[in-house]
Amino acid sequence: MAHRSSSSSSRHVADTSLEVLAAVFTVRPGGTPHTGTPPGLHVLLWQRAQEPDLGRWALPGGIVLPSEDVDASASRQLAEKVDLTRVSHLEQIGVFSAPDRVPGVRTVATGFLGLVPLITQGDHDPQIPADTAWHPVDRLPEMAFDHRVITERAHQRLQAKLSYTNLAFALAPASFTVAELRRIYTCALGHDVDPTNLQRILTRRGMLEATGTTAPPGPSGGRPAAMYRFTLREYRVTDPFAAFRPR
Amino acid sequence: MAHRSSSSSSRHVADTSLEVLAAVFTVRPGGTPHTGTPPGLHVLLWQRAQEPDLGRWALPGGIVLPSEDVDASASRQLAEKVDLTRVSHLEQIGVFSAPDRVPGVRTVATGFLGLVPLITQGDHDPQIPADTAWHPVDRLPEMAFDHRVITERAHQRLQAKLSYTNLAFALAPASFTVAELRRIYTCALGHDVDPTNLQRILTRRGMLEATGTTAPPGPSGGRPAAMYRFTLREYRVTDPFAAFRPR
DNA sequence: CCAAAAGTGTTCTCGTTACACCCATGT
DNA sequence: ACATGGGTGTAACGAGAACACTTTTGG
Repeated sequence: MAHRSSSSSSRHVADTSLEVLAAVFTVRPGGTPHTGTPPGLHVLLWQRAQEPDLGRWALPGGIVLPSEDVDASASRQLAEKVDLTRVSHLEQIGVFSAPDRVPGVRTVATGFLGLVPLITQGDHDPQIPADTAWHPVDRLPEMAFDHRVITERAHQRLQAKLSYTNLAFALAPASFTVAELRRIYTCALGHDVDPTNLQRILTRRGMLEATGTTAPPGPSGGRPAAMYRFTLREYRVTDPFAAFRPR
Repeated sequence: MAHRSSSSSSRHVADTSLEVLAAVFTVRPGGTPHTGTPPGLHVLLWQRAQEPDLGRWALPGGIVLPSEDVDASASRQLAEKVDLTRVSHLEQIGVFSAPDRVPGVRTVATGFLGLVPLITQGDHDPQIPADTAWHPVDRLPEMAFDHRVITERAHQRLQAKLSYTNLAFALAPASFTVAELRRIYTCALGHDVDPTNLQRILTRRGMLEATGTTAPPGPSGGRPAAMYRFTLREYRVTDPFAAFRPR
């Protein structure tokens, strides 16, 4: 067994443990004044109560069990922090394996990108543990170990995939107006998006359909906005070819 | 240490080992008649000489050492199979962690996509070990464990990145004609590519520049082809926006 | 002078952007 | 009525695909 002989001495095994770490993003609605939550894209973090890196903020996750693969492990461990039915997308973003990335036993992490839909006023703000909070991605706190790098990589992946896949469904509620959808894209991408074209592009790609209902207008009047939904609520690549289409 | 307590009993540790596996691709030139090597995209595989999966073909790789991260490990282990200076690109494609993916000790693999430039008649066919061979990707042999899945994922990643990055540099020799470059794209993508537009697109993106020299024409005459090189021989995303450009 | 291969120029099409204009509702 | 926001139409632009045409070599 040539390619495995190097670790055959299973005593004094230089034990490595395998963990998963998930950067779970959501778009928070415009700042409710009293809470002071700023609008924009947020990440779920929990604050460490022990050394090392006491007080710093960490990504949710933990050790992979012998009976599960890393994807199942990420799902399971997120269930402790946030309602699993709300996690609408979860995907690997890479392995973080620098030998000294955490002190103590060598621990290799598989990073994940997770997405949770925008909370609309209809449903209740889902409960998260006391040591856990949503943080705006443009003002991340002091983070534990290499978790900041993992968070940034996940954010980059999200931005890239928003333009050529239907991944936005995972950040959007079941139904929404074009203005709400625009806010989701704007927050996640970090730059403005034209609502006119957004609707047309997504409609042409067959991603969007009208529900038939309308949302009530705001306090200052205005035409009521039509509600839309995504035709498909599972991940799909919608525009795979930047160049060199098959002929 | 809440999120790590589950593995704190470091005796009877359900030991997991971490391996790297690299799907290394190259484009082989048109079939030299006596060897019978078919043209197209090929993967480097070695044939197992022990159980389990004796006789099946496996991806090169091996166990990650405590002192190295997975990327360094993949580089190191490839050096045993193929000259490292020829491996022009190496990137993670994902974690393969099904509990039963290999018999025996639980082994989690990090899959890699590797690329080696096309062999031109100038340089000598680099030596590879006796149990190792290049296999065409469209006719893969019986493969060990889950290595076929890893190979296919790597191939998909290669195809996707060829259209919106400069990744082709890693498959191309130092200088080449547009016709040779077209063959590289055709083989890697699996569909035909118009040489006219290929040159213009890559030129407009600033990826291509003429060397000034020309290649001698073939035996049946014809205009001598100009030689080109890639302006940049390191990975870069050239066309990141499929839609929703910043304004 | 003809065949073969490489390179250039032109048109067509399609998707995205930008922006003006029309529509529906509350006050 | 009119202000306020939502939705539609249309022109401009850019990138890629398709294809005819010119250029340069060997026989």
